[in-house]
Parts: sequence; C-alpha cells; structure tokens
Amino acid sequence: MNKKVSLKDIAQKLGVSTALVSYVLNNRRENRISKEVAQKIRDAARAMNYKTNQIARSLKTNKTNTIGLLVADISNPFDAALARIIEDEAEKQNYAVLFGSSDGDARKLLKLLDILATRQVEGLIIFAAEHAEEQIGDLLKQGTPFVLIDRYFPGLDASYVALDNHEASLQAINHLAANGFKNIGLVTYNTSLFHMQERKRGYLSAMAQHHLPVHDGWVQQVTVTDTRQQVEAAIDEMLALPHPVHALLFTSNVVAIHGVKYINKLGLKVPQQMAIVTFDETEALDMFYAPLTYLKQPLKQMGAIATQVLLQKQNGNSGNVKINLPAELVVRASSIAGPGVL
Amino acid sequence: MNKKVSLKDIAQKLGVSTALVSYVLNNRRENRISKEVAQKIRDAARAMNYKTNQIARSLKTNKTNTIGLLVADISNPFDAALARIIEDEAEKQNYAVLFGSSDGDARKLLKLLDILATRQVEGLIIFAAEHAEEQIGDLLKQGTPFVLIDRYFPGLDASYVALDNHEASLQAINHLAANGFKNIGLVTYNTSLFHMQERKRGYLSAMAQHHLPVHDGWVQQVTVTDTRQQVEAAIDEMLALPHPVHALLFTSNVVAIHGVKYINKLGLKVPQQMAIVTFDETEALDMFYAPLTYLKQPLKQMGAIATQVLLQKQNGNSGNVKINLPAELVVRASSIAGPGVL
DNA sequence: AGCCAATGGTTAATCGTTTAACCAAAATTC
DNA sequence: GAATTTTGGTTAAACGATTAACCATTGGCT
Repeated sequence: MNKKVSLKDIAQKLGVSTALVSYVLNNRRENRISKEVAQKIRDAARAMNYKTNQIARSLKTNKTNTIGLLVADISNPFDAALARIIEDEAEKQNYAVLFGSSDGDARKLLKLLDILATRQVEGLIIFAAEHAEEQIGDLLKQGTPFVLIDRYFPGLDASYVALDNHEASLQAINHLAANGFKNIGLVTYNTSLFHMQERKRGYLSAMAQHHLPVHDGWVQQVTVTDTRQQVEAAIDEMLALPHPVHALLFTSNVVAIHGVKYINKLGLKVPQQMAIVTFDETEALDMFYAPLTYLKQPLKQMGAIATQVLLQKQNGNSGNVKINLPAELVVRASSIAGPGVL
Repeated sequence: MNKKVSLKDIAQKLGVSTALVSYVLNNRRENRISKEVAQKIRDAARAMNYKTNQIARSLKTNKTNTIGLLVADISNPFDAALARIIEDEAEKQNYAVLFGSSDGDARKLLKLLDILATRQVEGLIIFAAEHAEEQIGDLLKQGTPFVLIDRYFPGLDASYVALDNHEASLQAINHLAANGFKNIGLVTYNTSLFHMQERKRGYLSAMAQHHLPVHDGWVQQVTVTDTRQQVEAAIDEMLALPHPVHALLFTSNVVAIHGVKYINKLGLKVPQQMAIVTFDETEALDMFYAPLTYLKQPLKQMGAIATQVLLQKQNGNSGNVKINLPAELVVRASSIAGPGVL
C-alpha cells in the first residue's frame, strides 16, 4: 500500500498548521476560518486523496465507531440475515461491524470477546448466548455495553431484544384450535434454555385456555445431538398413543425439517392427516407440497432495535432495555384444513 | 464501559517504566529482564485485567491485524459461508475481519472501500466484483492489497481465486453425454460478466468435442431482473423446438430454482423427461424428488487460499496470484438416467 | 585494582489526530 | 486614540503502545 497521506502532509504542502487542517476537514470552528483557506485545504485534501486515519482519531477521541457482532455461526442463514440488518443499521450511524462466530462454545466466545475488547469496539450485539451465561455476566460486571438478541437469561439483568416465545406458542395453538384441531402435540428440545422453556410453557397454557387435554406423550423432548432419530421416535410414539396426535407444533426449524421428512416418509398427508406449525422459517422445505405454517421471528426489527439500543447506550443513555417482540404467524397450507377429513 | 487499564497503570502500580511492562507483555528482550520482575508484571496485568489497546498499538506499529471482506450481501448463504471460512482462516493468523455488503452497487462498494481504508485494514477480500471493474482498477493503482474471489476481470492484472468455469461446464456436459444425453440446452444470464461467458464457452466447446450439434434456441439467456418469467419462456421455447431439449445446464442456482419449479409444474419427470445439471448448490430444492446434480464451488478452498494469499502479500510477498480451481461435480438423481426412457 | 562486558532497567521520541489554550493583527467601540 | 473585540490562525499536549538509545550497577577477568 502506498504511503498514506496525513494531515501533516497537507499542512506542509499548504504552509499551515495541522490543527487548521483538522478543523477544516471536520467542519469545526467554521466561523473562525477564512473561506479561502478552508477551500484551499479541502481542495488539497481531495487532490492528495486524503483519508482520515481512523486509528489515530480513535486513539485520541476514544471512539472507534465500531461495534462487535457475536453470532453462533455467520454461515447460518439466520445469523447472516441478522448480520446484514445490523450492518445496515450500524452504517446509518456511521459504525462498522466486526464479527465473530462462537460455535456456541463458551471458550471461543471468550476469545472473541477478548479480540473485540482489544480492538476497542464500543459495544456488542450478541446472538450467541447459548451456554454463556457466565461470560455474559462478566461483561455486565465490566460495564461493557451489549445487547442480547433472541436468547437471554432471566437471571441476568441485561438488555435484550427477543421474541415473546410464550405468546408465540399461544398464537400457534390458537390458530390450530380455531381450525378445529384438538389433539395437538409438541416436539421440542430437552434443554433448560429459557426461550425453549417459554415455548413449552406457552403451549401448555394455550392448551389449558382452550380446555384441551394434554395427554401423556403429547409433549416430546429431543436432544440436539441426536435430533433426527429422536424426532422420528417421538412421532412414532405420538401416533401409537391411545389418543394419537393430529397436529404438531415444532419449536425449531431443524426439528421441523426432520419431522416433516419423516411424516412424508410415513405417507401421512399434510395437513389432512397431520397438521403442522413450526417456529422459524425453513427454506429447505420450500418445495414441500404443503408449505409450512410458521412463527416468523421479526428478525429485521430485532436487529434494528438492538443496534439502536446499543448505540444509544454509548450516548450515556443507560438503563437496560428489555423487549419481547411478537412473532408473526404466517399461515400456509400445512395447518389450514379442519379435522373433518380425518 | 469502565475505564480501561493501560500499560501506564500497571507501570505506576509497580513503580517501573511502561517500556518494561511493554517488553514483558510482548515477550521481548526476555534475556534482559529479571524473572521476578517479569512475573510481577504478568501477575499485575492479569489481576488488573489488562487488555492491549490494539488501537494504540496499531497507530505505532502501522499494523491493524484486520482485513476487510466485501461481499454482495452477507445474508446470502454463499457470501455467509465464505465469510465464515475467511473468519476462521484469518483468526489462525490473528486477524479480525470487518465486513460490508455492497449489494452489487458500485457506489456502495466505493463507500465501503472508503470506510475500510479509513480503518486501516491491511487488505481486502472481494467477493462482490460485480460491476466494479473501475473501482477495482483504482485499488490496484493505489497499491491496496486485495484478492478477488469467484469473479474477476480478464483485463485487470489482479490476484484472484476463482472457479475454472470453462472446465466446469465441460465436466457437466461430459457427464450428461456419458449418460446418453444429446439434446442438451443451456440457460444462462445475458451478462457480459466473464465467469458467465466462460460457462457458456465451456458448454459450447464441450458440445463440439462430443460432436453434438447446438441447435438454434438451445442457448437461452435471461435477465437478472426478470429471471423467473424469462426462464419459463426459455423452457417453453426449448420444448417447442423441432429438436426439443432433453437435458438442461443451468448456470446459477437462481435460474435452476425457477427452472425446476416450472419443469415440475409442466409435469415433466426428472430426469426421465428432462435431465438437469446446475451450477451451485441449492438448498431450496432439498426436498425435490430428484435431487439436482450440481457443480460445487470449492468455497472452502477458495476462501482459505484467498486469505492466505492476502496475508502473505503483507509480508512483502508481492506478485499477483491467479488461481482457477476445479469444480466438483456432485452427481445425484436429476441426471443419471439414460435417455432410453424417453 | 582496573577495565570491560553483562545485567536490568529507564528515557524519550514517535505514530496521526484532536483540541484547549494562546497569540498577533485587524476591526470596532466610545 | 486607547481599550476592547473579532478574526484567523498557531502551539503543544495528549491518547496508549512501541522501541531505539541510553545509563547505572554488578560481576568477571587478568
């Protein structure tokens, strides 16, 4: 890279002080600088292709205009979509984004936090709070500004923007109930993560509200490591029950994909023999004959709000912001037939 | 964020000079520093939770250990996958990644280049060279180190890592020909972009090599803006020809998605009535009954090599590197039946 | 004892920008 | 016309880390 042009270079060429050049290029003290000199400086800066050295400026002003984005894996479409939204939102406020993928690994997350701290990012957006309650707690103690997205910990007094998971399950069950389904099962992960618990809680309270029973075996929990097999076993079990299930709520797209593939393999017609609603979008099932009804995360809103909240924190605006946004129920073919056909 | 701890803070607490602290924490001049003092410094640094201020270090050393990644849209799965690979590769060499999405817009790209230059990134990886030959030419003049991925310009003497597009088309046609297909059409974009031209050129020379005719109407070009309609029209036309087509090569996944959906709508059996090979993976068609045979970009290799090439450039290792990697033909159901069934 | 080298540090300049404080000359006020 | 204000700048310190150059002791050797 060719030697960069500095303020000093411009100042020397024009025979003025660097201070003056700085003032002009930053539009400061405009009333104290003659129009002609100011113009000369601007012209020279352009001619010499001057670019602010943000590093030097940051050192002096203690502002890097950079935020850090931590995701589980940027190659995951959800994470990437969020990254894009945050990028755009940050750019509006003249911020750049440094990102890192933690792979849901606490050690990696710690390392990333270190790298970002070292580079003096002014705040963090964290979409990777999987098993990192401790690390996040440390951030809180250190006073690092950050906003969690999607996942959060009820025990930590931190800012977050997330889905109203409880309400989302209600929406799903309301919809199924309204379409006449009564035997509704749930397939979820056997995790203690708060948002998954909320989804289950929402299912249970919705069923109660509709005075629908939840028979033994209607709530199935699968592991992350052996999802496919366990989803298949879960479905087998739910079909073999004395009160077999006619509709299913899946709490994640991964679960849904395995579920639908298996239901398809069993030759069950969707939605006539099995109605389906799932959390999250699933592009992988785009060509499925009965497009899935799903609970859409307002990712765009979440990203935008999180970025705005974070950038406001810098401006002294402290106090934690906790937001639970409603999901959007996107109704498609997988859940609209009534049970009459059964 | 709480006040950060600086070298000076450690030095003062211990009653030594900042220089000494710096030497110790960077493991410099180890033979000239007593074990005890070194240990004291290290302990204090840990106890005080000292973190290098990379900004200050960068200013002094003129190394930011940061590279820029320019993609068309980070929310695009391809771009995101690449981002992840580059992130990992950069991290190995202790580099961080600043990214930006240009949306294939030259103006945006220019702005991003500016933002990144301002932040003193040491080099760029560009996966967004869509309509930006001019901007890229400028980079070259300025001496900014960069590596292009996937797209490049034959007229520009710049480093790149790309697919051997010509050869990839050969692979596809060879495969189809070996399976007995003769009436093979091509659906591509009507763009002058080099890689697309190469794909077309590859198709044509492969057909010639196999002594297969390419009848009028067998090469169809569609626009980016109206892809779907034009793909459908193209397929209609190719089926209505006096020499109708029995196999298709799509030059991008977007084209393939529209194509397959339409072929499916027409009720044509794949591959019995229409064999298909496409460039790029297409997760959206994962549930299609005849999984598509596709030409897989060695994205992982491309990203890793590009990053390595770029980081070597910093070490004075100049000279442009131009690499065309072979595609991997992933054979699946959409192209393996012979034409006997026709 | 006298000289030199090794040991274990310190000093101070520097990177490029920002910004409070200062200053000289010109213009205004009474 | 002396005092004050305004105008249009300049000076210099600072941000935090790095690093070449320097310095004071101590120890070894003849």
